[in-house]
Amino acid sequence: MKERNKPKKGRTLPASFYLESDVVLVAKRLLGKFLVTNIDGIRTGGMIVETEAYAGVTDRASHAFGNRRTKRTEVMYAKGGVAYVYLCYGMYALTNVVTHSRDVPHAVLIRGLQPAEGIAGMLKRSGKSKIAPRFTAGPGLLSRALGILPSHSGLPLSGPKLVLEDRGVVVAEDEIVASPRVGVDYAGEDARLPWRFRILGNYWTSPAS
DNA sequence: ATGTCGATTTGCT
DNA sequence: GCAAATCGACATA
Repeated sequence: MKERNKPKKGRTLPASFYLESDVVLVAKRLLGKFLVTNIDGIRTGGMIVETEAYAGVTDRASHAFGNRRTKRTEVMYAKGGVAYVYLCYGMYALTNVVTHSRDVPHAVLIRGLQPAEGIAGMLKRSGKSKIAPRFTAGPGLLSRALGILPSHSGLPLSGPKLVLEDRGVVVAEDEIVASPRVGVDYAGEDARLPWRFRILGNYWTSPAS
C-alpha cells in the first residue's frame, strides 16, 4: 500500500472528527488536512498548514466569550462540522471550523494554506496573474483565494461547496510549532495562550509571528 | 440613532 | 514601521 504513489484521493472527514471536546487538539489535527471549495463552478483547494484554536465561552479572544450569542456568532453554537465565516476589517472573510457538540461555541481559525489544486481559479479570484510570495498565507488571503464569503457561514464541511478531507498526510507532533495567537491583544491574559499551530518550516504560514 | 472597533492586508514613508 | 482601507456587528442611549 504505497499510498503516496497513488493519485491523491481525499476522504471527507467524518462527523466524529469535529465532535472532539478539546478544540486545541482539533486545531493540531487540522494541520495536513485539505480544505477544498467548489464555489461558482470553480474547484480550488489546499493543505492546511496553520490554525488557531478559539475556546468559546471561556476564551476572551473568542467572539463567543461570555456566551455571547448573536446573529453573527450563532453558527458557532451549531454542532461541529460547519464553517463559521465572518467579515473582518470590512474587507476580509475569515474562515473557521466549528467544533464540539451543539451549544458549545468552539472554533478553529484557518490561517495558512498550501495551494494544491485549482491554482488558476485561486489566482483569478485574487486578481493575480502568478503565484506571489505568501499567496495564501494568511486567513484573509486564503479565504479570498478559495472564494469563501461571509454568506457561506453555516455551510457544512462535508460538501457540496466546502469539503475538508484527509489525504493521508501525517503531521507528527514534533513538526508542530505552537505559539501565541495573532492579533488578539485585546484578550488580556488569554492573548498569551500558545494556541496558534504551524507546520514546522512550512512556507505557506501567515506573515505575523 | 450613533460611535467604536476589529481573529487583516497593503502600500507608502 | 505605520496608517489607511472599509463595513457590519455590537454597545450604548
